[in-house]
This record gives sequence, C-alpha cells and structure tokens, in this order.
Amino acid sequence: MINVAIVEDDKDIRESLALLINSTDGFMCTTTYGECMSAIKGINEDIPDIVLMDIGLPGMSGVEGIRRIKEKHPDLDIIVLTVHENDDIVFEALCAGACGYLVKETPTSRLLDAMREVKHGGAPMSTQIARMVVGSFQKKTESLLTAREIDVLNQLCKGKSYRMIADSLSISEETVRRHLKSIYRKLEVHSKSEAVAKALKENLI
Amino acid sequence: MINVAIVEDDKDIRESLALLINSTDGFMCTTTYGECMSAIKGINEDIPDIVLMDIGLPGMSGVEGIRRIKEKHPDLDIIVLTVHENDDIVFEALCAGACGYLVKETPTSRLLDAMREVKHGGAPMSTQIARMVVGSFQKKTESLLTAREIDVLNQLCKGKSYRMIADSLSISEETVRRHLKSIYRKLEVHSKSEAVAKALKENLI
DNA sequence: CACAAAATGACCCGTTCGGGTCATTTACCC
DNA sequence: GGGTAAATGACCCGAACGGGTCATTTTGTG
Repeated sequence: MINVAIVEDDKDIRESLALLINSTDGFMCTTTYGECMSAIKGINEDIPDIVLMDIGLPGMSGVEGIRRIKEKHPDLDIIVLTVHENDDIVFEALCAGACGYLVKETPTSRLLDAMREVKHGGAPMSTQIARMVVGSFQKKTESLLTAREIDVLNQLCKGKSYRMIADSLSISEETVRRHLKSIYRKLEVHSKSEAVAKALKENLI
Repeated sequence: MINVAIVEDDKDIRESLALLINSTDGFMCTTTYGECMSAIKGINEDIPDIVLMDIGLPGMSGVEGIRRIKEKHPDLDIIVLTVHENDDIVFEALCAGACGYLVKETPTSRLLDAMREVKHGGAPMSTQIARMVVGSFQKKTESLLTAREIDVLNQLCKGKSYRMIADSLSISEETVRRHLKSIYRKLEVHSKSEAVAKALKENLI
C-alpha cells in the first residue's frame, strides 16, 4: 500500500486527486495540504511514501517546500505536479530534491504509473520536461569561442594558472593572457573565477 | 513513417531489431551498421529520423560516434540502447547528444514507445537512468563546508572579488580571506577558479 | 557552565592577475 | 590573390590574490 500526501492549493484538484488515489488499488491518501507550512509540519508527524506537490502555492513556494521537506526526510519521494513548464522552475524543483515532474494535463493513468515508477526507483517526467532535462547536458554548439580559446578555458576550469596553462599547451604565458582577454570580452566577464562559473553553467566546455 | 537506422555490432540483435521495426506500422529500418565509422559515413548519405545506437562497439566508441553524428546532423535523434548502466557512460552519452537512453532488457513495446516519444519531443530513459539523471541535479547534503563558507563560495561563483564579497555579506575583506583559506583547505584547491570549478562540478552550492 | 566549533578581524609579502597597447604569422574564404 | 579571423608573442603597472601568523567574539551542545 503506497501512502500519498497531496500539497495543492486548489480545493477541487486536491480532492479529485485524493479521490483518484483512494479509489485505486495499492494506493491511499489520508492527508492533503493547501499550502507548504502545514505540509512541512504535517509530514513530520505522518510520513507518507510519496508527496504530490504543486509549485504555484500561496505563501511559501513549492520549490522551497520541497527543499524543507527533503531536509528532514531525504528519502521521501516528491513528485511535482504543476502547470509550470518554465525552465528555471523545473531545474530549481529538481535541484531542491523532486524526483519526478509532471505537468497538470497528465492523464490519471500516467499519474498512477508515475507513482509506481517512483517506488521502483524511477524518475517520471512529462515528455517535454524529460527533453529539457536531457538537453541541459548537451554542450552548446556553435560556440562563440574559438577552438584554442576553449582549450584555454578547459585548463582554467582545472584551476590552472597562466604559467601552467602555457606549459600545458606549449605556448607562452603572454599568449595565454591574450586568449584570456579575448575570452573575457566574449563572455563579458572580468576574472578567472567568473569565466569558469559561466563556462560550467552554460556548458561551454 | 519513421525511418530508423541501427548501429549495433551483435548481428543477432541488429537483425532482430530491424525485423521488429520493419514489422511495426509506421516504422521502417532500411539501414543497419555494425560499427561507427560506416554509420557516420552512411548516415551522411541516407539520413534517418532516429538512430538506435549501441555503446560498446568495436573500434570507435558509441559515445564518440554520437558526437560525430550530431556534429553533422544536430537535429537527428539518437537513442542509446545498451547494457552499460555505468554513471559516466550515461552522462557522456547524453552530453555527446543522445536524447534517450534505454537499457537492453527494455521490452520491445517500450522500445517502440520510446521512438514515438522521441518524435514527439520527449527523451525516453529507463527508470534507473532517469533517476540517475535527476539525481545529478541534487545538491550534496552534509557539506563539509560551514554555512558561512557556502555563502562565500556562492558569491565566488558569481565572479565576485574579495572586496565585493565582503560588502555583499557585510563582513570585512579579511574575514572573507579567512573563509577562503578554510574553503581552500577543505576542498584541497589553491585558487578562486579551482574552487569555483570544484564547487560547480560537485554540486556543493 | 564549560568547551568546541564557527565566525569575525588584522597585518605582511611575494605572486598572479586584468587591462592597456604594441606587432607577426598562419589559415581560410570569397 | 587579397582580406579577415585566428593564433602567436611581448611589455607595463596597479589591483587582486594566496599563504603565513596573530587574536577575539559568538554560537551551540553536552
């Protein structure tokens, strides 16, 4: 029997979700919450197997709610169920600890499958979400940086100094400096650390 | 009609996959390859809609093959179909441009679904793979760094100087310097850029 | 309350970095 | 074949950094 808790501000959605879950073999939903604070408190008392979580909630955001719940219960599985398909929110939710992300038009059969999938160690996502997630691994093609600049940037990301980069690429320190100037201009940054941060965040290397 | 190419060194698997695809409505497979080089060449002539790609191939690795194929055909969808569930290979394949990753015990019906899913903008993954991918977003808990050190590290990742970090956290530059010393010792690094690189790669922040 | 861990602040000094301006050679595209 | 982009190398200088050693205050847990 999989015990599901629901965090969702819309009463109609909340109740129909609970009804769906309670009328499905192997699932039950004894507790629902209208906002995060009570969910965080309630889940501390009565620990479910899975939390279905909305993102656009009154008061504390769902993302922050996920973070707080996972702090106390790292092994609890949280599935986001929301209308938000905005890139930032998806990644924020996953970083906060969600292990699944479904958009709200998901058919009920898929929702039930998703919960079963989570219990088998999966991470169910709606198709567009999965593509966004996988896409986030892909390197930017047609980089604005030249091949040599990328070489230098790669070394930089290993924490190398100008001197070490020069040795490693068999060019003079002055040339390294020159490439760095060009990189800074293109990335619009002004220090090694900022360049590294930008390069890693934007998958330039 | 979805045109599928197969890259797979095992003749039996290759042929049974082709047979499956050709006997399914809406799919066809006219070309199969036993290793990467001929696939790269062949795909340049005869462009399929989807490539099913093995990873453990003789000669060029599947990962490198994916990279080469995506270089020429950035919009071509490549699904990895392999026995490898090793973390590194999964992420390497996705970084190289794969948009799906299935383990070989995947039932044929799921394989066909996966190809349809890809054509609808999805990114089909086996359950364990999806969890690995989502897990890679999650921050390390129980950091070896203190809360304040993480504050400083966060600022560092925005490319701030000591002076700017000091202002932004309302502490003296000397204290920032002190925290940085402690961070360097714990992360075993010796520069801002190296610390940023390590922090971002290890999801410390 | 006592003790430990964390956070705070200060000084010195040699090295590295960032930005400025200079120039030459190689490679590729029209 | 001539022009453009890329890659190479050099110098200067002030600001920023990294490592060293010093000490005080705050916080939290037993």
